[in-house]
Amino acid sequence: MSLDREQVLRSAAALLSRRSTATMDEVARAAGIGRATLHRHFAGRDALVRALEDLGIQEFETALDAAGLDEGSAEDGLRRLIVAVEPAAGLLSFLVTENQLFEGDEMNEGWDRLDARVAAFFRRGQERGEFRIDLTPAWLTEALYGLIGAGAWAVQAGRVAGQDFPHMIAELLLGGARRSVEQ
Amino acid sequence: MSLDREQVLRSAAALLSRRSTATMDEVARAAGIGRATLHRHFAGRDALVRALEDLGIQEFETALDAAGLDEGSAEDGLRRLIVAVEPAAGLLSFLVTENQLFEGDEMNEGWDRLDARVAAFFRRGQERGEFRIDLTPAWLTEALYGLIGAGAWAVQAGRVAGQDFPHMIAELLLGGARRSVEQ
DNA sequence: CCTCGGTGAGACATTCTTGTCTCACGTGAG
DNA sequence: CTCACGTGAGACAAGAATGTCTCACCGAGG
Repeated sequence: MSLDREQVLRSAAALLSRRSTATMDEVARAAGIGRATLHRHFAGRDALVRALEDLGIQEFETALDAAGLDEGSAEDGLRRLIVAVEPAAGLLSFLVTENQLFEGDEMNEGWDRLDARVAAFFRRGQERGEFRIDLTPAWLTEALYGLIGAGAWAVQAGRVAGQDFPHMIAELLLGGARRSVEQ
Repeated sequence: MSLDREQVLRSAAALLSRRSTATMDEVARAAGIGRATLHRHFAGRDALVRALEDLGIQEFETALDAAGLDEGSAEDGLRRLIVAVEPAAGLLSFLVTENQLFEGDEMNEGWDRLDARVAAFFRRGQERGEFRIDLTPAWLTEALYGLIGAGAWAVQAGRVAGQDFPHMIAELLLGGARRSVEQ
């Protein structure tokens, strides 16, 4: 019986998103396979994390494609992006914290590409007059990541309802906490 | 010569904020002391992290006190809080991710107290009509934490200038990315 | 029915980290 | 000066995780 690599990666992502220090043995059990089999398909923990990195990058890229950032207003594009990225939020926040360990040595270049796409989106929104220009695209990008991570954490901790995830993030990122005068 | 516990904790915080998996040996060397001495003062890695937790809670609490959240407008209070919490941002984001490991068992109750203070501040801001009411105080609290962590990370990664830290976070959290009509 | 490929279970060595201990050294107090 | 205390360095054992290997099993395909 051939092993379902995709399913193994998904269960590993689900486990490691919750407990980033989980053992290879725990990862294997979570996937319902033996540790030896896990090692046969992923040379080691590093290789597993790299595979998860590829998966996360791919999912984020898919979300970016699916969001159709350039259709309609930038605001609507951002809302679609947040909805599209929600399923991968846990994996992505795991990878972000894990990446700090790699400290420069052979970091996956996919992140740069994704960062560039997101930053370019914010820049276009600024050029079209939809986004304020006193916040740099780089910061808006990091803030989006931070809010996605905070949202995923808050949902998992039960502090907010899961169904509110897209609304919370989009509203805060777009409108902020201040009550507007026109409201 | 008596060991400067405070200085050891601060260098440990600086190191672990960058690399959360740093060894006890690395922590000791970063503090300029021997590993044996480190163990004499902190029974083990757990005890060290707990001590850092106490330090982080204390620093956050001090920042909350120093911010004088109830003086003047809620917006100004929030800006003062962000300025006051900036020096501890790295330590706090380390502790937040580290806390996910404790998974319920004997979590320091200090975090609940701090969360309650911050959430209460946002609630008061809502009641005074300064903050919008469609975002829950709990989410605004988590979002603040997330943005502080994202800001600390962005500054450390060199993506944004360190001096912009308070402005970036406060402006995004208060006003959001959308360009207001009156601007 | 037989064979082959992939798997699970477990043994094993290796490595890393931790925690403890000992011992020599240096400094400051008496 | 002398002594006691705290420290640094290093040795050491214990534990955990990793990576490799062997072996029995099972199911599919010939």
